[in-house]
Amino acid sequence: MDHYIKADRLDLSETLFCGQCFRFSGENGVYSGFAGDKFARLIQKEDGVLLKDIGDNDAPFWESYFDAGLDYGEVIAELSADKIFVKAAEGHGIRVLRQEPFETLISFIISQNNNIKRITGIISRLCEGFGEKIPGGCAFPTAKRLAALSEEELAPLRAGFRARYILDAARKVESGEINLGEIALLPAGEGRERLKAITGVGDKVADCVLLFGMHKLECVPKDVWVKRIIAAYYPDGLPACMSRYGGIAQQYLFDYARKNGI
DNA sequence: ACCCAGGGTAACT
DNA sequence: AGTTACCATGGG
Repeated sequence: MDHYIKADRLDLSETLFCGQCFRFSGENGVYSGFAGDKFARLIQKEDGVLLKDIGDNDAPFWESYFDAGLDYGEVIAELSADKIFVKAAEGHGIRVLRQEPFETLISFIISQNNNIKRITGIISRLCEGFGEKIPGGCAFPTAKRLAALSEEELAPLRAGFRARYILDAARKVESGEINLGEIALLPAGEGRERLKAITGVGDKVADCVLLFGMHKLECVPKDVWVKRIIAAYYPDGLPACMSRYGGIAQQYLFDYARKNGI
């Protein structure tokens, strides 16, 4: 079936390729890709997105994925008390997606000291190798499946030193030592500390999981680009208008810094 | 050959 | 508590 999602500030190219998710491809308004165990083809429209041939019961999933219920007009208005944000956001349409926690965790473990092109490749090989076959391709692997693997079996991914981090994360999730559903309900600070019990998860990766996988919109992952932005423009810290939606602001600032080479 | 990439760990002061 | 070398791999 097809399904239309109406949402403002939703530029698919910017939203899908800004480094928050790694399983989509396409150009010129036509895209396709995966979220969790679901596949979709997406067409950019003026005030939203047209989903093509999705599962009969998957419309609510994709509505949630693009966080269609959140009015970005209000979000952008609140953040626009800051003039640097206004400059970074004008003419752009990035929405912070509601991704699955485990997929987000593994994806951002892979992201460390890595570039987006290679991250995409490693995740693609991970899904092709160990994800369940679904219409359109392969689902993201389950924790159960990954937890049973050895480092040698992950070698084809060419993930380097991150292979053992992937296994540690999958095993702690599978054993219940890390309960992502529970962590999602905690205040961000407590959730961050729990996530850091996983080898290979520090402040930045934990914040990415909290923001992109648990929708903690106040979390601001401090990657090299955001650190440069803060050093250059916010030496005294981020402004108060970013306390609620700092994570969304961060995504615009990250994109701005990256494109302008700050 | 050298440097960097949406960092983290371990081993130092 | 705050630095620093090192970690695999691939592209510039």
